[in-house]
Amino acid sequence: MNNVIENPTLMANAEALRQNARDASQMLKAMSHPDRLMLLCQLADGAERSVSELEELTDLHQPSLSQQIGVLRREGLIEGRRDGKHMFYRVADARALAILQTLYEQFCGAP
Amino acid sequence: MNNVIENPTLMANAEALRQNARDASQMLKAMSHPDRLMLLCQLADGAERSVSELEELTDLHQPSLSQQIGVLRREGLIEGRRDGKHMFYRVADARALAILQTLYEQFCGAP
DNA sequence: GCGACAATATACATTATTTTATTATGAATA
DNA sequence: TATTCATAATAAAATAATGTATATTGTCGC
Repeated sequence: MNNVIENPTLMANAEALRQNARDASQMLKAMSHPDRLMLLCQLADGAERSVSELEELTDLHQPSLSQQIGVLRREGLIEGRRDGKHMFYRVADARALAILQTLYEQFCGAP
Repeated sequence: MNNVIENPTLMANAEALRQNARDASQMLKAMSHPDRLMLLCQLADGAERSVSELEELTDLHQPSLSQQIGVLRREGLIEGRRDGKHMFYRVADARALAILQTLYEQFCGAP
């Protein structure tokens, strides 16, 4: 009788956990691309960067870069602001920022 | 002259950053799958779980479950130990554990 | 040790879906 | 008109989902 399947409370929790896992995995998926992660890293300090600045890091064609930026934007990870001819982007999701910080500690931390 | 492209130190840092981003994105990719993330969540406390236990959470066919476990194993995120007929898995990468903890805080934390 | 069963892993094939690169074009602003 | 950025369209490539079959390893009863 102590079975997860037969316990409605645990069932609900399991379902909530599953939903959280779906949300989280969707965000991770958006981040789990080398170029997109590089872009996010440039924004990980919370500051804004223009597309031109971001372009310097990746060696992507301009449309590809714009496309990757579009993915991050549609997933709500970043938001843009226009200033004259330039677009400035920043990380717009606190959860993403927290993950980026952990990634920095774990992958770029001191040896 | 204050150009990133022409500064060898920054160049080296950029290349190191790129490599870190590649490493990190590879790990994120392994985690960015709802079923695999659910599996990892079950192991996020550092404890071991048998495949049978893990199976209760996902509604995957056995071969599919085994395949996802295989992905995590090949990426080095988990390691297994055999005990009789059962295999017990645990998270085998401290970086993954740190990320999982952050995910828990951000996606399962109190409102 | 042998046969039967249980738990897990692997192999493979198939189909569907995603991702990526490329080229071209469009819109906003200076 | 030149810059900066975004979008569209599309073809190629990679990845994922699913199902079936089979292999491996171990247990237990004999």
